[in-house]
Amino acid sequence: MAAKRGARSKQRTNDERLQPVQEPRSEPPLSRERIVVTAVDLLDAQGLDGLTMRRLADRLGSGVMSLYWYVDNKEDVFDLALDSVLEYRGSRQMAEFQDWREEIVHILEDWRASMLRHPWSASLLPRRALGPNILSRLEMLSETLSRAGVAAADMNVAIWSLWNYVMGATITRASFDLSDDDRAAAQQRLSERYPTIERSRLLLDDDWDGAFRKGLGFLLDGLSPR
Amino acid sequence: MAAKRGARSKQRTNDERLQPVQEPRSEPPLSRERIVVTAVDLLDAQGLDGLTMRRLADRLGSGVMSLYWYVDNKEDVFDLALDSVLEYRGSRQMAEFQDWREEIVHILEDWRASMLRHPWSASLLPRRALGPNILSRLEMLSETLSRAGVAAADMNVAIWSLWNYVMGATITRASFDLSDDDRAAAQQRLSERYPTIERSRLLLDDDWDGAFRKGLGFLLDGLSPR
DNA sequence: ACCTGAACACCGTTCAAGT
DNA sequence: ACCTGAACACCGTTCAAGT
Repeated sequence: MAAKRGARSKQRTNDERLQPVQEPRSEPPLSRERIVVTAVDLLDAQGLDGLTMRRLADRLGSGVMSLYWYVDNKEDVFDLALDSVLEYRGSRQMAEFQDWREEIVHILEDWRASMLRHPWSASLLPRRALGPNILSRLEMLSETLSRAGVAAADMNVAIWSLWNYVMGATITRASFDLSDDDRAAAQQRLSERYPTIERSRLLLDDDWDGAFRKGLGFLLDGLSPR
Repeated sequence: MAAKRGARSKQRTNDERLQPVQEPRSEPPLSRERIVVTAVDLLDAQGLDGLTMRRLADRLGSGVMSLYWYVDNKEDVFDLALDSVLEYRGSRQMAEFQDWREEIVHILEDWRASMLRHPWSASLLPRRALGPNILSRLEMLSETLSRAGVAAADMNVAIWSLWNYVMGATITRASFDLSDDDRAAAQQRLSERYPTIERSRLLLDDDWDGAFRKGLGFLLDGLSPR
C-alpha cells in the first residue's frame, strides 16, 4: 500500500509461490488504459496544469518516453482522459420518465454532474474534438427533443442552446471555487460602483444546483413546442 | 523600424538636437499600459499558450525580469489583458431602445462580440476573478432586467442564466474553428452510431450568429416576466 | 514490440546586483 | 526607482539506442 517505488522486486527473494499468479507489488505492464486511468487521477488531484508527461510517467513507474509508445503526445492524453470521463453510465431506456421535459433535465444534469466530478473536464471539452462519449450524449439529447416534437428547423438551435447553457454553467461552477470569505470580500467591494448587483447579492448566491435547474427550466419554457 | 535591439543609444553621438524631444527610434519607457497593450497583441497573434513572459519582454524590447517591476506574475498579465478587452465602448444611455428585450440583446451581443474579437478571452474569463469591466457589464444587464420588471427573487437566476448562455456560446464559438473540410469529415463519421444528430446535420451548421440570437430569444421568452 | 536516457529548446520566477 | 543576467527547477518531444 505505502510501498516505496523503485524497491519493486527486491524482497521477492523468500519465495511465496503458494499464492497464485498475480503479483500485487510489481507494476502491471504499461497500457493505454492504465495511462488514461492514471491521467484522470492526476488531473483530479492537480488540475489541468498539474498533468505533465513526467509526473504521469512517475505515477506509472515508467520512464517518460515509454508513454509515447502508447500515446501520440500530450493532447492525445487529454482527449483520452476527457472522453473517459464523459461516458454515460445511466440506464438507456428512458421509459421511467413521465414526459420529455423530465428526460431532458435528467440527461443534462447527469452530463453536468459527470463534468463536476472532474472539474478540469468542462473547460477542456470545448477546446477538443468531440469524442464518442460526448457525441452519444448529444445523440440521446437529440432523440429526446425529436420525440418531444421540436421542429426539425429548430433542432440544431435547441441542441446548441442547451449545450451553451450547460457548458457555461458547468465551466463557471467548476472554476468559481472561491472561499466564502473571498466571496464576501468581493461582494463588499461592489457597493458603490455596482449598486444593482450589490443589492441582489449576486456574488453571495451559492445555490448552484438550484440556479442551474431553475435557469434550465426557463430555457425549456422557451424551447417548448407551441 | 527594423532597428536592432541593444544598439539603442549608440548612434546618438553625432548630435541632432535640432529635432524636438521625441525619439522615434528608441523604445518608449516600460509601463503597465504598454505591457497590457502588447500582451493583448501577443495573445491575439499566438493564443493563450503563446503568451510567455520571455516573448512579451522581447516584443517590448526589455529584459524579461523588467516586467516584474510593473506586474506581479503571469496571472497578473492575464487579468489585465482580459479586463482591458472587456471594456464597454458603446453609448451608456439606452434611450434609443424600444423595449428591454432589444436592450438585453444589445448588451449580450456586444459582450459576445468583444470576446470574439479576442478569442482567447472567453475561455479565460471564467477562470479569473471578475474585473471592473465585466462587473460593469453585469451591472448594466442587471439594471435593465430590473427595469424590465424581473422579480427580485428571480434576478440572480436570470443573470446567471444569461451569463451561462453567453459564456457557453462564446467559448464554443471561439474554440470550434475547424475548417469546412474537417467539419464535413466529422459529420461523415457520425452516420451509423449517431443517426439523429447526423440527420439534423448538427456539425455542418455554421450560422453561429443566427443560432446565438435565436437561442437567446428562446431563453428570453422563458425569462419574460409573466 | 517495447522501453530508455541524453539532449534540445523552451518555460516562470528568485535572487543578488547594477544604475 | 527602475532594470538586468545568471541560475533554478521545471516543461514536451526528438533521436539514437537498447532489449
